Amino acid sequence: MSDQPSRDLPDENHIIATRREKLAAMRAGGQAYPNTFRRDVLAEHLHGTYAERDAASLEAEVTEYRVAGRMMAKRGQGKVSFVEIQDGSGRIQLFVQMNSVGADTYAAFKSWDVGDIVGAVGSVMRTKAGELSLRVSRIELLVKGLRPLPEKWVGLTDTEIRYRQRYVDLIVNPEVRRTFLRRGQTLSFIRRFLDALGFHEVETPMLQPIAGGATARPFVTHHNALDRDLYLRIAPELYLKRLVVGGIERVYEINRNFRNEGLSTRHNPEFTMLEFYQAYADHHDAMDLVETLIRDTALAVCGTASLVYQGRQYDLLQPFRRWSMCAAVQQFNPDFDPAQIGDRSYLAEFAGRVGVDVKHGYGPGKLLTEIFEKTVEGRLMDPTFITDYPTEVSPLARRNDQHPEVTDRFEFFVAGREVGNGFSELNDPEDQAARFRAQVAAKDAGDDEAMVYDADYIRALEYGLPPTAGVGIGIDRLVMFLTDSPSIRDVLLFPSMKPES
RNA sequence: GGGCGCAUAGCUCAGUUGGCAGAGCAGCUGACUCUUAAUCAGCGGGUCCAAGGUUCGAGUCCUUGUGCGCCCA
Repeated sequence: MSDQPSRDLPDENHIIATRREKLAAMRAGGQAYPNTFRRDVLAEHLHGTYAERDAASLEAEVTEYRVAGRMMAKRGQGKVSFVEIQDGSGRIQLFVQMNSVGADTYAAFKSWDVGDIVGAVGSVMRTKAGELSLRVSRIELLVKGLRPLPEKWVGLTDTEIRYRQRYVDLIVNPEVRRTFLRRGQTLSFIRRFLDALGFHEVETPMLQPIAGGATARPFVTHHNALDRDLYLRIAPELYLKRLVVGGIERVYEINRNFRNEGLSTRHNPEFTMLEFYQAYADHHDAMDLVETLIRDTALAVCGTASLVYQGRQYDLLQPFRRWSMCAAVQQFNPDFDPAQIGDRSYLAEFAGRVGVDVKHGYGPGKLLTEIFEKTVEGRLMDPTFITDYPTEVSPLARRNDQHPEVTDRFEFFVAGREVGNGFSELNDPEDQAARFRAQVAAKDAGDDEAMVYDADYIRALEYGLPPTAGVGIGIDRLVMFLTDSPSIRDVLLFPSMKPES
C-alpha cells in the first residue's frame, strides 16, 4: 500500500491495490488495454437462436461466435470454470476448460476478477444443468476492472451511490437499464407520433435575454463578450409561438428547461419538456391529442394501456375525465360554495381554512387555484383534465368567450401529479400586452416568479398569430408513470445532487 | 425552509445496559473437469460520516455540522 500510484483517490483499499498489481503485471507483459478484439454476436441473439435446441443437437453446431462483455460471475471448478458475461443485450455463460484454452491462458484466467471485461471465442453448447453456454476456445482480458462491483446477490441499494455513480447502478441493476431504455423509447415514439401528424421539430434558444413563457425563477448566467446577463430558459413557449406566427403551423420541441427551485421527488432543476403548437385548433382539440398521445405512448413502450403505478391500477383505455377547476374543488370540498367563486373574501377565508398561506396580492382566481392545489391535485389519481383555469393565473392563455375571468386552458393530471398543461393561445396582442403589464406589476409587488414584459413577443403577435392550441408535457413525470418510478431521480440518469461530502 | 429517519469493511447489514469491531458476499492462499448466490479448508480487511462534549471508558449518550431518504411548506 506504500507505493500506490493514485493516492488522490479517496477510497483506495486492498482489493483495488491487488487489482492494480494485476494491471501492472499486464502492462509489463504488453498492451494492457487492447482494442483489437471484435465480437460478432450479442448474448440476446444466442439465447434467441438456440432457445429450443437441446444438448445433443448443439453438439453438431460448429459455428464459432465471438462475444465480449463484463464478467458478472465466475465459478471455478478446478480445471473448468463457468463465467457469466454481460453485454449490452444481456448475459451469456462461458464454459472455460483448461484443455480447450491451454494451461497458460487458463492460469491467467484464474487471476481475472468479476468486473473485468473479456472477449471470448467459442461454439454453443448446453451444460448438464441445461444452461446455454459458449464452449470457449479462446479468451482474452480486454479491460482490467480496478474497482470491485457491489455484492452479487443483494447488489447496490444505496440511493446516493446509485445516483452519483449511475454507471455502477447500470452495471448491476438491470431494471435501471430497462427504465432508461423505456425513457428513450418514449421520446422516440412521441417524435414519431407528432411527425406523423405533420408537426416539425425545432430547437429554440436555451440562453435567453428574457426568461419567459412560464412563472418561475430562472438561473442567471453571463455572456462575457456581450457583457450581459442571460437566463437559462424556463420554457420555450414564446419562441415556439413566434414560429407559428412565421408560418410553421405545427411545431414542437423536446428539450431541457431550467427552473431555480428546490429538489424533491417531483422536481429537478433541469427537466425535459415537450411543447407543441397547432394552428387552427383549440384547447379541446389539444386535450383530444394529449389523450391519444398518452394512451398510444403507453401502448407503444409498455405494450399495454393498463398500467400499475406504485401499486395502483390505471386503465388508459378509459376516456380521461374532464372537470372544470371549480367543479373539482367542489367535488373534494363538499362545503365549498361555487356560487361565491367571484367573492375574494369568501375564497380567502376558505383558502386559509384549508391551509393556504393567503397573500395580499392574491385575487379570486389565484385563491381558487391555491385551494385546488391544496385540496385536489394530489388526489387526482386517474387520468384527468382540469379545465377553466382562472385568467389571473394564466397570462398566456386565451380568455373564455362566455366567461372572461377564466381561460380556455387545461392541465393534465395522473397519479396525483401534474403532467401536462395546455390552452388555446392568447393571440390578441393588446390583451397580451395588458397581461404582461399585470405581471410586471406583480413582480414589482414582490412576486419574483412573475413574468417580464416581452416587447418582441408582442410585436410578433401584432403580425398575427393564427388561432392556435399549445401543450406542454413534462417528460420526466410521464416517464415516471410509464416506468413505475417513485422519484424523478429514478428517470434522470444524472439527477442534480448536492456536492459529494 | 420545517419535522422524522438513516450514515459501521469494497457491497449488504448486525452490534445487547456505555465495557476487546462482527457476519455474509467480495478479496488473498490452497483443493476441485458441468457450476447456477458452486462447494470445502485457511488467511487478511475498519478515519464506526465530521467536529466538539459527557464518562474511568463512546460505534452506542448529548450538541453542532455534512450527505442521503421520507413527509410537510
